[in-house]
Amino acid sequence: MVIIVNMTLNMAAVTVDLVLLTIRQSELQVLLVRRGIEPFRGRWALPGGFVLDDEDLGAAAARELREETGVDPSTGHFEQLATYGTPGRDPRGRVVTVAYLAMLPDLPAPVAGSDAAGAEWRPFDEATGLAFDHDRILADGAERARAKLEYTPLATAFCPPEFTVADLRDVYETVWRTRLDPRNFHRKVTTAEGFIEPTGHSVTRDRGRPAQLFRRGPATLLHPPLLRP
Amino acid sequence: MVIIVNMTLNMAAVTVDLVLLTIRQSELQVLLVRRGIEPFRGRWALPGGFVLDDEDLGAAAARELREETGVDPSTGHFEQLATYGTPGRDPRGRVVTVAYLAMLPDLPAPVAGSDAAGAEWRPFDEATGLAFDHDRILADGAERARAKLEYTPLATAFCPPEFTVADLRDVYETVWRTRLDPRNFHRKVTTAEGFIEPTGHSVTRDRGRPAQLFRRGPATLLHPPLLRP
DNA sequence: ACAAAAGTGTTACATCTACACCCATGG
DNA sequence: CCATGGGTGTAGATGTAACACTTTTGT
Repeated sequence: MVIIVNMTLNMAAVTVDLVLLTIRQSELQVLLVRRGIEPFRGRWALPGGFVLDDEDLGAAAARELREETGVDPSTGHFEQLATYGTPGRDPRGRVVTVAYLAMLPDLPAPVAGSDAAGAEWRPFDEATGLAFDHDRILADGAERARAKLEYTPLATAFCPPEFTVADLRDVYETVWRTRLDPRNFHRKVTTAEGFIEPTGHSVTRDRGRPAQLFRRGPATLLHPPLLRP
Repeated sequence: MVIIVNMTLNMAAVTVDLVLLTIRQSELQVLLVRRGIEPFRGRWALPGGFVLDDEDLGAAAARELREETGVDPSTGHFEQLATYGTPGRDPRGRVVTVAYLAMLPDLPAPVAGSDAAGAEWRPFDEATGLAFDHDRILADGAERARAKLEYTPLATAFCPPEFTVADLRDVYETVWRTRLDPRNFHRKVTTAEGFIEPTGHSVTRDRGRPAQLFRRGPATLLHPPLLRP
């Protein structure tokens, strides 16, 4: 005698997937894990996992972030991206995934000691052919990041606590894949109210005149925005 | 004997909720339903329902839209808003809801003959004390709509196929709760590339010089944007 | 004729782009 | 001194805000 109580009507497994973006050596990179089990065994995928019972969605995403990178979610920026639930996106059954987007500084403490041993920062451009519908999720995350640089000060989320204007410009140039005029960029970000604040310190990197160091300002919106060329 | 009972580990009921916005008599309104059953019996709530097995999330939202309003989802504008899954948001158990936002023209064909007999267009300002976390979802939807008017041509989604510049200005003034200079507004929207196109027709409403009629243009982004004052 | 709404012109000001130019450092 | 990157000044183009003014209708 077999009794299967069908509790699954209109129900789905709920997971979170993470689009973790950072900039290393002036290159946009994304944290990927190599899948150790079927389906898509051996393929790269976005890190993620199940939402636990009695766990909030954002909390689940923050927990995964800590587990995969050792990073505290308060570092950088963290937001809900979108939700993907097309039937058949996971061959094992109905899985609805809530994707989160994080923009992180280049972390001195890397992924070592993390949950998923296969986690690695990979160049964004080479991150294709991912498991499930993760190509699409990653593309949506990158596009969200590009758009947010225009009208929010979130480019600073990619920077360490103290950074130069050139560091910040490198973020824009890398994420947008453009070159920006260093002189006009300098003026724009230093005059945009609340974007960045001078710390009083300065650094010399390689050659050239030392650059002032800045920290994030209190603004949450850029007035005026920095529009993509 | 095999009894499988607990299929619900890491699973949740998945629903869609709809934030349907329209403008009637220069007032922002939202479609609400009065709940006939517990929990929150008798309270206003956003329309919504379960995602069926083998049904895509967007398709479920589109189906609910048709059922509640008789409107084809291709009318107006339709997009995913955000997902809400805090444990306890529904006292009956774990329910994750994917909210969708629609901006619709003032519909000549109303809600009559709809699924939820209690569905009604209600003034946005009086839509408080809703069931579940729908106050929050509605607020997020309205804020998304306000932001999107700035840098996309979606204000036209609130308008019928042919509309005047004054109609369009009424959308902005209503959603943003501001007054805009009619003369500068006229110039901005008629010069913004691809925003609106003249149809060649014109109408006289009440008194005053007849106004040209326009239809939506092909642009998906506004260059330059119309920023909130 | 008058009120009301549509639409154009104008002026002052802000912002953007492009680029000349100066500043401060390492070699 | 020179190369290199940091940072300021300025002129022309474009966009905005405020408002005077003209056009076209209903009453």
